[in-house]
Order: sequence, then structure tokens, then C-alpha cells
Amino acid sequence: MTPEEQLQILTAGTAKVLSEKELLEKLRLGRPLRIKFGVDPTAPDIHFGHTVPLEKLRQFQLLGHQAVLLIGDFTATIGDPSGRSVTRPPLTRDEVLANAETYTDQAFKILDKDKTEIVYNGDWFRKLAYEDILRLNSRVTLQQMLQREDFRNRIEAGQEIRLHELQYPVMQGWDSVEIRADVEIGGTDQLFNMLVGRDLQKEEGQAQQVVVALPLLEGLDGVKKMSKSYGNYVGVNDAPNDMFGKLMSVSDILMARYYQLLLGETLDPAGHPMEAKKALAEKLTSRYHGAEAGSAAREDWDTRFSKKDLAAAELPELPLADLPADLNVLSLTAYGFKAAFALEKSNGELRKQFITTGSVQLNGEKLTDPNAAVSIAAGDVLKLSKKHAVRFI
RNA sequence: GGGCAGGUUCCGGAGCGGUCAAACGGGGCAGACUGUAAAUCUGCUGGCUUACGCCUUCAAAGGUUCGAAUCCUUUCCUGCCCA
Repeated sequence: MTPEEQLQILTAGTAKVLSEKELLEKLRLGRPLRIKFGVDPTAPDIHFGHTVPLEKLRQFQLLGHQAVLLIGDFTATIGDPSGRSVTRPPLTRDEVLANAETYTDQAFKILDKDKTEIVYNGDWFRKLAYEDILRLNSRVTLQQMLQREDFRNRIEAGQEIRLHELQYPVMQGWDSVEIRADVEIGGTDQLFNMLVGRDLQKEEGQAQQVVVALPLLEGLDGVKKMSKSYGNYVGVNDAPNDMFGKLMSVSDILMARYYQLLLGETLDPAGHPMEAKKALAEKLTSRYHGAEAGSAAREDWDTRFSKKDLAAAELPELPLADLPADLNVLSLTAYGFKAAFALEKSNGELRKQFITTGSVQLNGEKLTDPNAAVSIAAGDVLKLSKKHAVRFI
């Protein structure tokens, strides 16, 4: 593949590349480039938003370049201040290592493990003496650091910035020197840190890395960035049916984004949107759970939602023995939500929202009277809402 | 340190002694329609109650009053201006 063709693939879906010209020049060198991607193993829960840079890294890998996955075991104990409005609590070393392992397990569902070099930045940072650190710091000015938007905002807002937080960009920059990175990949929130890498490489007489910034993935609502705290995420550890279902609920516009950023593919505008969405959901589910689970999730979705055949669908199962003693429609519904989905609904909500609207159905029969007595037999299917149903056994 | 404006239910934002569980908008949830899409429409959105009603909420603590989110005092916090 020509450098020009590679460039086109590699810049697709990116938010910013500094610069495309330099990237093209590097591609023309004809040798495998060293592509750095650094992760902070600060949280064990990984969602699809985190996989966007990995997808780009894989593209580089497929084109024959060397992926270098940097585990920020050392920097994680500081906490990246990027985009943060408060100082992050430091993690213990054990937490960091455990998180790192979880992370790599997930990452290799996307990356080719055998062709990925893993490095830990503790390997060099732990060896630095105080005088080395001072020397490193002497190359970056306070003014440069203060250009950062999040630092600036915190100063303006009168919020504290601890001195060690200023070290973070310097350290990330130094990682690039140690790795001799040709390219660094990261989210747009990493732009500043990645640029520091260029400065330090220049100081060290190295060629400067090209910075590839990727957009932050929108969450399921299509508006806010994907984040656990917004509840709009798809976790890579979500159960196959959950993952499939969540992906089916995205809007058409968002689907095109997901194609681009999660699959590295372009959505064919000629196809039927629902078919395209099922294909997206199946591919992603298969990636994390295997092809078998992927197609099973699709089949189950079809029986449950396309054919609306709840009886044949795979549902959470509740034993008859655990049913509440005073069984009526209201207590049954409350029990279903609580036992199968861990959702605590108030009686008022159950009555007004779920029962009287006809949302609650037993084997297809609407149960609209909260106080009506019900009897449940094995095999009965209780539909609580469009998205929630259980089977009794 | 001085002056001014504020802190209301998930968010924004009305209310400024009783008719306030608190307008309106957003968000969320449920239903209809659909492709678990979008758009649209309907309902719900503190808790308990079939309901009458009761209970807990309007930064915190006290107080005035038959009665307070609304008035007074103190405390905490926020924004703007001056030094």
C-alpha cells in the first residue's frame, strides 16, 4: 500500500493530526513506525469510549507498524489532571497493577497481542534521581503548562492545583522520548500532553512524533461523551444481550459514528439502517464475546423484539419459591424489578408508570389493576416494560 | 477587608406569609406509533395511601407567626464589583 493510501486510512475518523504532512513523510520512510498509545490504569471498568484509540492503533498495526502500548503504572499513581476539575486521588501500586491486567485483557480483543510491545513507564521513572527530574523540568516552562485549558480553568475558578499535577504532561512527554515514538495516539483531551512529547523529543535530538488526536466518543444518548457517570456507556464486559440491545438503541446518526470510530468502517448509506445497526451490534458483540455469542445475541434480539416472541426469548429466570407471600400485581411487579434487575421502584411509580399504562403483562395479558390477585406458574413470562421481562421457573 | 446579588425538588429556573410537594423548560421514565432509530402524540416525574389524607423537602441551625420556601438572627457556601 502506498504511503498516500495509508495516510487516508489513518487519518479517517481523527479529530486532529499534527501534522498530516509529517505523517506522510514518516510513512514514506518505508520502515515500521513506532506508534505509542498510553493508558492510565486508573479504573477497571472499560467502556467503548476507551476503545476508540485502540481501534486506530489496530489500523496502524494492520498496516505493518509497531504498536507500543504504554502502561502508565507510574503516572497512574499521580492521576492525569486532563479535563479534571479536581485533584484525582492517587491509587496504590497494587490497584494499578490489577487494573493494568484487566485493561490489557480487554485491549487484546482489539489489538494483535503478538505484534504489540508493552512497556511500563515505572521502568524508567523509578530509576530517575531527583537531579534528573530537575533537569527534565528545566525544559518546560510554567507558562507552557498554564496554557492548558483545564489548569487555567482551575486557577480562574480558584480551585487548587497541586504541584505534582504539573508533572503529568512532562512525564507523558518523557515517555515518548523513552519509547522513541514516531506517532502518538490519544483522545483530544490528551492533545496538550502529546505536544509536550514533541518538545522533549526535539530537546533530545529525536525526530518529533506525529500527534494523532481522536474524538471522544458520544454515549448512547448521542450528546454527551460516553462516561460511566452519565450512564450512557456500553461496557466491554456487558453481557452479550445487553451489549447488543444497547447498541440497537442508538440513533442513526450515532450509528454512523460508531461505525467509524469503533469498527473503523464507513457506514454504507444505501443499506437499510436497521440491518446496518444489527450488523454493528453483532460485530461488536462478537469482538468481546466471540462470534457464537454475537450471533446468539442477534437471534435472541430478533425473537424478542422483531418477532415479539417473549416466550422463546432468553430472559432472566426467577424461581417460583422466591415469590412474595402477599402476591398481587403490584408486589409481583416490584419483585420482578428488584430480583431480576436490581431496580427499586416506588409503589407510586409502579402503579402510575408501569401497571396502569399496560406496560406490565403476564404471558401477553395486560395486568392493569395493581391490587388484582395473580397466580404464577412455571414458565410464565412477566413483561415489566419494553426492555425488561422475566421468566418464572 | 468593603459593597452588591444569590443558595429552591435530577438540571436550569419561577415563587417572595396561607390556594406550594412548589409554575415553566430540559432531562429521565412509561405508553402509542416505529426499525428498542428519528420525529410526533399522551401520561408520570419526593414517599406512603384505592382514595380522603398523612409524612419528609426549598443551604444549615435557631426564632417570629394560628400558619414560612417566602419574615428575622446567626452560620456555611457561591457569583459579581471595589480595595
